[in-house]
Amino acid sequence: MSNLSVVELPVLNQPDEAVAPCCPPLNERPLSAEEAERTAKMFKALGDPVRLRLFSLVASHEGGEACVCDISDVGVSQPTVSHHLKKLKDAGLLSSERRGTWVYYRVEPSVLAAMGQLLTTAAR
Amino acid sequence: MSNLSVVELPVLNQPDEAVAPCCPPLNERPLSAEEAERTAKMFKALGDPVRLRLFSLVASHEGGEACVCDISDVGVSQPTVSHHLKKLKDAGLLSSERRGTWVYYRVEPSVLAAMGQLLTTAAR
DNA sequence: TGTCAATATTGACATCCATCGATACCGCCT
DNA sequence: AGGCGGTATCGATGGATGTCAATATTGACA
Repeated sequence: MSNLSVVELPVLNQPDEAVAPCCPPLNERPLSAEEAERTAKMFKALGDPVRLRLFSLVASHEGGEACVCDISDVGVSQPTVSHHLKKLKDAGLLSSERRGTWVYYRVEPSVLAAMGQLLTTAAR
Repeated sequence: MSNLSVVELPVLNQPDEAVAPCCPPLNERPLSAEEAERTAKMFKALGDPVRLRLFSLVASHEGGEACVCDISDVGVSQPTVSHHLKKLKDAGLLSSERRGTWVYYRVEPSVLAAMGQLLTTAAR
């Protein structure tokens, strides 16, 4: 075990079935059923207009972070906003943190980058 | 009706509100409701495991093109495969062409690239 | 401790959607 | 023309999902 710098684990640290190397580029080889299952979840999370707007609101907020109160004006009720934020979180695209009365959501850059590469690499 | 090659339309060329610049990067500014509506359709198209596999099968096939007969083995019935391919086509991610008995689907690289940039830019 | 504001959860409901079998359409071949 | 293989469409069905009102939870503050 020489100098394998054990590495600072990159932000997301679920032990197994984690997020970072979610899959090869879409044109490298056919996705297996399991890979497709995992990856489709992320795309599906962005596949709803309200969720996409919420995500964009968080991502475009300063510091890639926003309080729920800052982004709740998307034309649906408060429970619905909460429900969608939960789904984005479950998909691994957002993380949340409570600070006093407010809850802040922030984007998970590594996951996003992985999804992006899935597509841009496939686009050549 | 001579051989008036009426011009090879460059695949994506709609003057405005077309496909290519479907939206700003997700972190540049909040998406409008209409932008979100349009963009979510594409993500939703990739948000199903079977469709994602079909897409990957086409994308990873030589020339980014495949006959339906080449990619029909994803564990669902033939009508279901056809249905999913239609959805991918409607979302602008695939195009199709009949050649004799067979129908060939191919990836639409520009749309894919646009989606990729939506994400990779947002990931910084 | 009690109240209030912010967020999450629950339960109900309507709509959407993935799936299938049956069938129609389309080209090729004899 | 008729048959046949490949693909698309139709209609039905069960399950997933977006939405809301009502309610619970959480933390701040008087």
